[in-house]
Amino acid sequence: MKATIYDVAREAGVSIATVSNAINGKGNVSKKRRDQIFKIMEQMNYQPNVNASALMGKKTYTLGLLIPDISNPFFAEIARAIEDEAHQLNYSVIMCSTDNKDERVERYIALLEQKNVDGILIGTGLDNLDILTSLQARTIPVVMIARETSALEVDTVVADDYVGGLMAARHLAGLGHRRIAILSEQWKVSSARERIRGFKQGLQDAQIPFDDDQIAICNYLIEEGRRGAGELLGRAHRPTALFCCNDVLAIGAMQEARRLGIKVPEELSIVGFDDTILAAVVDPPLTTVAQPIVNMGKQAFRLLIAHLDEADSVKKRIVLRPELTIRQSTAPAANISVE
Amino acid sequence: MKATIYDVAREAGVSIATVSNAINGKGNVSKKRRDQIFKIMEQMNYQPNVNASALMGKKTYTLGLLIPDISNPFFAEIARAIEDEAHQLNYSVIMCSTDNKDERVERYIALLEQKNVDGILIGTGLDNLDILTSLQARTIPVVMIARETSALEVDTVVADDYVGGLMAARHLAGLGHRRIAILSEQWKVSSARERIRGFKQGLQDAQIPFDDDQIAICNYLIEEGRRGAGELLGRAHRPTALFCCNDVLAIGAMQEARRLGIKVPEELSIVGFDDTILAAVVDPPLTTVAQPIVNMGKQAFRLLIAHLDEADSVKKRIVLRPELTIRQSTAPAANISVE
DNA sequence: GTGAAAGCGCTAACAA
DNA sequence: TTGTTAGCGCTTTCAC
Repeated sequence: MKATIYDVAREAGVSIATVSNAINGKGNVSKKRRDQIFKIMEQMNYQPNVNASALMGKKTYTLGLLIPDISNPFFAEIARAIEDEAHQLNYSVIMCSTDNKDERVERYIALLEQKNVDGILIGTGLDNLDILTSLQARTIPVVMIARETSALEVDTVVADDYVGGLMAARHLAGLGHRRIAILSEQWKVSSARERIRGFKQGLQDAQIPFDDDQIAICNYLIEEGRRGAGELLGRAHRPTALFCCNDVLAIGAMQEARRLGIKVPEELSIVGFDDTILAAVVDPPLTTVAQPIVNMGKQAFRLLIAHLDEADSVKKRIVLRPELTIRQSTAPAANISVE
Repeated sequence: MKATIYDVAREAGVSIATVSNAINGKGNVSKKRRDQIFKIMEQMNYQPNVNASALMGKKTYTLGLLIPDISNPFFAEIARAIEDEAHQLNYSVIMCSTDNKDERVERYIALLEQKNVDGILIGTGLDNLDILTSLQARTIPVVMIARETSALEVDTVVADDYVGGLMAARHLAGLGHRRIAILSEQWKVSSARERIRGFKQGLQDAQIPFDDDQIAICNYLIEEGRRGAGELLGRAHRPTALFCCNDVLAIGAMQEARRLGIKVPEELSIVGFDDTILAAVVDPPLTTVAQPIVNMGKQAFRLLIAHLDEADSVKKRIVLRPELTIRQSTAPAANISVE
């Protein structure tokens, strides 16, 4: 069986209180005792039982991470960033793929509560805000990552979607495109909304006209991207450039363009958003707005930790600047046709 | 504060033992009491504290999952499969990205032990077998998934790599290829070794000669695939087909072929292994040997659970049949050149 | 500097 | 059928 604090105490000829103090650097334990105790712990291969100490109101050193789907590269990369940051401070993270279903969210949260996690990172959409309020009522720290929630006061870290959209528009405008369309995720996804708002602003800045019927709405799936792009590209005066709200949609668009015999980037420029591994792997490599994923993970974790220590600091909202990664799916507009 | 079993007991006017019995369906609690207690639990929003009950030797309902990197699509897909299976039985899974470093493996395992996980799923290479033995000494259940360990007696679930290699060879042979090369992972990766063994057998069955200098060894990285492919394709009498030990390498090979102006599949057929999302997304879509990922996750979890219940059942090794997914990166050999 | 004892939320004998 | 009680492994007063 595993050694307990009692075993160590007995072996060292001291009381468990002294062992506990030695471990936690509390009280006053003489150097001699400390060293002796540590030596014995090593010998016995003693590891304090986190759950037991959690019972006394200490931390469990366990976090929950809610995301739509760990098998989606964007979220997998987020998860890795968080995991690395957490691991440094001895935290473990429990993964919870919600499929964006509130019912799954609730189940997962209930489970996490039972396990007394120290905090929860939420990177999934939350239709039902009651979930958050009840979490806050129970004073379990929450930070949102890569997603926002309008109503509640929650710590949040996101990329600046608006600026990302702006960057994409500037890039396309700079290449001389004037007939541009957008492939968007559901309107209710706030980040998509912001990206498009920024994109439109960018177009406007460049005095490029834009009409909302140039937006196709899709779900977060490659085949949806194909469908949406098909709709847009099938029109009479088809666009020379496409802004897609994420890489997955952009890939769908690339596939559809190929199917239609439209060359990317010669006849159609495509820009994505996220800069996941997928963007680097497709052909041509995708020009895309890169979210600072690693940094987001780091900030989110830090925010959560800060919350554990200082009772309740004022809620922060950290907005990180995205960056345009120019690859080969965009090129100058062939000829600026007079409409 | 969160309600405890005492609160419920007080409210219901019974003892905590009765509440406990009601919850766990133990002892004899009258229907009336049961119902009353459950109603009160609901009212108070009571959730039993898993950690406390774990202290009494019950399960923690938490598992550890060791994989090289959650941001790698193959492992992310494995993780998702396991998570889904686990979630159904109220288990949580802690993700541990090891980067294949033994030092990280050890740290993670120590952490998992402190948290009293019920079991550990290992999908990462293990150079140091002592890790496993010490785990077994502490009687914490382990099952290997998608990786093997020679020495130890451990429950294992893997795809049949040998057969997978065989399938790839048959496919290529059937298309008339005769000059075939291999892009392999490090020799010490046992699955790679098996895949190649199967592949060679397949070639032999088809009476296609093969020499080991047609194998390039790479690490698990796209750029490594490029390098390895470059080496193979730069030779005088270059191969008309390439078998790659995994999708990532295959993608590197595709990129290198493109750089060299070699058309896939017209001038070069490529087959990968794993069938991750990447295979579906590249252009041309990759013909690849699909590992039955979802099923592997399911079996691995079941094996682990079985271990928790029956003290120590005999060690099993479950081998799942892979499947060839034919897409567009393979085509008939242009002309069977006489050498 | 060190230890005795109470208690965290729960389960499991054993009594009643 | 229900309650009393003694832990599980640990932290934390509070004496000594």
